[in-house]
Amino acid sequence: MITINDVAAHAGVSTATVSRVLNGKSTVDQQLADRVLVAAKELGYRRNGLARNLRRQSTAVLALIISDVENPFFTAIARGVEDIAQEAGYSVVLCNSDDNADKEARYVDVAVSEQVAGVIVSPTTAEPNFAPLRDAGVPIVAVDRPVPGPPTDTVLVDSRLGARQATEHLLGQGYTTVACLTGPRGVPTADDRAAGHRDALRAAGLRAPAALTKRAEYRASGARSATVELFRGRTRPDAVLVANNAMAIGTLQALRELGLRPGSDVGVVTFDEAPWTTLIDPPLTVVAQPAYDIGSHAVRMMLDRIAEPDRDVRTTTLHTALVERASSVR
Amino acid sequence: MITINDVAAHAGVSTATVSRVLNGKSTVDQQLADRVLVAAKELGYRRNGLARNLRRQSTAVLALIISDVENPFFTAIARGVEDIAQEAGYSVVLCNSDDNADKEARYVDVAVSEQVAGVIVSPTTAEPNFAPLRDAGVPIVAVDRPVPGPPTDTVLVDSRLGARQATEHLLGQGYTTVACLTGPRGVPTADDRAAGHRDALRAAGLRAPAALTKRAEYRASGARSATVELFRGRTRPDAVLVANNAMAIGTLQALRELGLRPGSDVGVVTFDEAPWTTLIDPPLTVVAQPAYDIGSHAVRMMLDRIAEPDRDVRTTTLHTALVERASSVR
DNA sequence: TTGTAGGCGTTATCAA
DNA sequence: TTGATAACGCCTACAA
Repeated sequence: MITINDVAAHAGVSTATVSRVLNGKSTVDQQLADRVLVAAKELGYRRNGLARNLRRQSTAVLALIISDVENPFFTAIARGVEDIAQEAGYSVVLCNSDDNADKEARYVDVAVSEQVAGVIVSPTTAEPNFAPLRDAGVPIVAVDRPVPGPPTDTVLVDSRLGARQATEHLLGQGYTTVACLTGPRGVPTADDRAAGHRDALRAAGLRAPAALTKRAEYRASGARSATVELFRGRTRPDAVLVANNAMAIGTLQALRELGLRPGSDVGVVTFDEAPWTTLIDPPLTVVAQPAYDIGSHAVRMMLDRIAEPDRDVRTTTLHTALVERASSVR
Repeated sequence: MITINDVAAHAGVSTATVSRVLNGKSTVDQQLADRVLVAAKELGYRRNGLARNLRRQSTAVLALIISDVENPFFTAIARGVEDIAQEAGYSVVLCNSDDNADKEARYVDVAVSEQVAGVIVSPTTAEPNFAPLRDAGVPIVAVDRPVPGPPTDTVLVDSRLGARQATEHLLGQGYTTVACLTGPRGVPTADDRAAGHRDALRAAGLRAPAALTKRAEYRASGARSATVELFRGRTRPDAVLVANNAMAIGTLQALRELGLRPGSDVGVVTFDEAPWTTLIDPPLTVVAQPAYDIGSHAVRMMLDRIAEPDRDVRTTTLHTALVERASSVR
C-alpha cells in the first residue's frame, strides 16, 4: 500500500506538505504542490480512508435505516436522500431493518462504532432504542415516523389529513360506509390514518364504529385476510381506505376473491403511488406521499444539524396529494 | 469517549488484556476477564470501529452496488445478500449506481478507500472500471451481468434460455408473430433475451426479422414508445416478450392506449415477478428470476473467496421459471 | 511556507 | 497468562 510517506519521499517533501496538498489546505507553493500531485499519480497513491477516519474521528457517511427495502415508498425516500447527500459529498449506506427491532439495534451499533456522520431513520414498530446514537452524539433525523424520547429533527407526512381527505372524497362520491384498513396499533402512521378516517366520518355527522377500522401488519398477506373479514363482517362497508402500498395489493386480491369490483362495487383509495396503479382495472385512486421529498428534506436537515449542532430541533411536515382515479368512482 | 485504556485502568489490567477479553482471544484468566467485562459495562465502553479497522486493515462490511434501488429485482437481490451476510457477521451497505458509470466509479472509490471486505456488483451499462478494486485486492462478485476484464466470480441467470422458453410458450399458444422488446445493445442481459427469442423462432423454423426485436432503455418510458412503434410498424406482431419489470409497465400502458388487450389481442410475457402481476386483468405471464437466490449465492461466493483468496474463479448460473397466467393465452 | 512529531484507539508482537 | 510497546496511515499543532 502506498502511503503519504511514500509520496512525500518520492516528491522530496514532508508528509505534512503532502497531506496539505491532498486536502487543498492552506497555501502550498504551487511548484511543490505539483510535485506532490505528480508523485501521487506516479505511485498510484490512494488515500486510506480508515486512517483518515480515525484521525478525524468521523466519516463522510450517512446511514439510512429503513424498515423495508422492498417497499417503493422507502426506496423513493432512499433516492431523495442519496441524490442530495451525494451533492454534499456524503456517501449513503442503506440499512434494511426489516421492521425488526433487533436488526435495527444492530445497525445502530454499527453506526456508532463506525462513527457515521449521521443517521436518518424510519423507526421500527417496536420501541426503538436510539440511546447509543444520542450518547455518542451522532445526529439523528427521523423520517415518516417520529422517534420516542428527546426531541429529534423529523420529517413527517400529514397522513392524518391525507386520510381525512381520502375519506371525504369517498363520501363525496356517494359511498356511505367507508372502512379503514390500517397498520398495527401504536404505529404512528397507522394511528394517524385511522384518526383521519375518523375525523372525516365525524365531520360528516356519521358515527365511526370500531368495526369500520381494521388493523393488520403493513403487508399484503395481512391486508388480504383483514379485507375478507371486513367485507364478511356485519357492518359491511361499501368503500375502504387502505393505509399503504403493500396492503393495497392484499386488499385488491381479496376484493377479487370476493367478487367485488373496485369503483362500482366498492370504493377503494390506498396510500402511496406506485407504477402499477394505472395498470389495473379500474385504475387506483391513491393518496400520494412525497417520498422523494421526504428523503431530500431529511438530508438537508441533517446537513444543517451537522453544520450547527446546537440549532433548534425542527419538524417538517409534508403533505399528501389525492390522485383521483376510477377505483373511487361508482 | 471511553477507550480500552480507561477500561484497563478501571479494571487494573493492561490494555492488551482488555483487548483480548473483548475479542474472546486466547485464554485469559476468568477472574481478570470478569473484571474487564464489569469495568467495560460500568464505564459504558463502546469499541471504536475506526481504530479497529485501521489496525486490522479491513472491515466487516460488504458493499452491494446495484443499478436501480427502485427495481424490485434488485431489491430482492439486496435482501438475499443481506440475510446471508448478517448471519456471517457482515454488514451490508447498499449503493445505488443508478446505472450511471460516474456514480458507480465513486462508489468503487469509496469501497477501496474504506477498505470494505468485498464488493458485490451488478455492473452498469457503460464500460465499468473495477481496476481500483482489483489493484487493492478487494474481492469482487458480479451479479446479473458479467464484468469485463479478468475472470471474476459471477452469479448469472440463464435469461437466454428463459427468453427462449417464453417465446416457445407464446408460439405454442398459437401466436405467430412474437416480438421481443429488450434493453440496449451491448447490455449482456438485454442481448441474451434477444438471443433466446431468436433461438426459439429459429427452432420453430421461423424467420427472425430484425423488425421483431426492439431495443429501449430498461425503463417504463422507453418501453412505452417502443411498444407503440412496434405495433404500428409494418410487421405487426401478435405477441411480445418484454425484458424486464420496469419495461413491462410501459408496454402495458402502451397496449392499453392502442386498444389491445393482453391475451386475446396480444400475447404478453414479461421478465420478472412483481407483486402486482396477478392484480391486473388479465394476470401477467412472467419469466420469474430467482432474485433472492442470486443475492444469497453471491454472498456465499464472497465468503468463500474471502476465506480462500486463491481459489478458482467460479460462475454460477441460476434458472428462470415460466409462470403461466392469462396474458399469454388467447 | 514547510517540516517535525505526536497522537487518534486498537491489535499484535515480544518479553517477562 | 499477562504487560509494555510498537505499529496502522493520517492530520495538525507547533516550530522553524
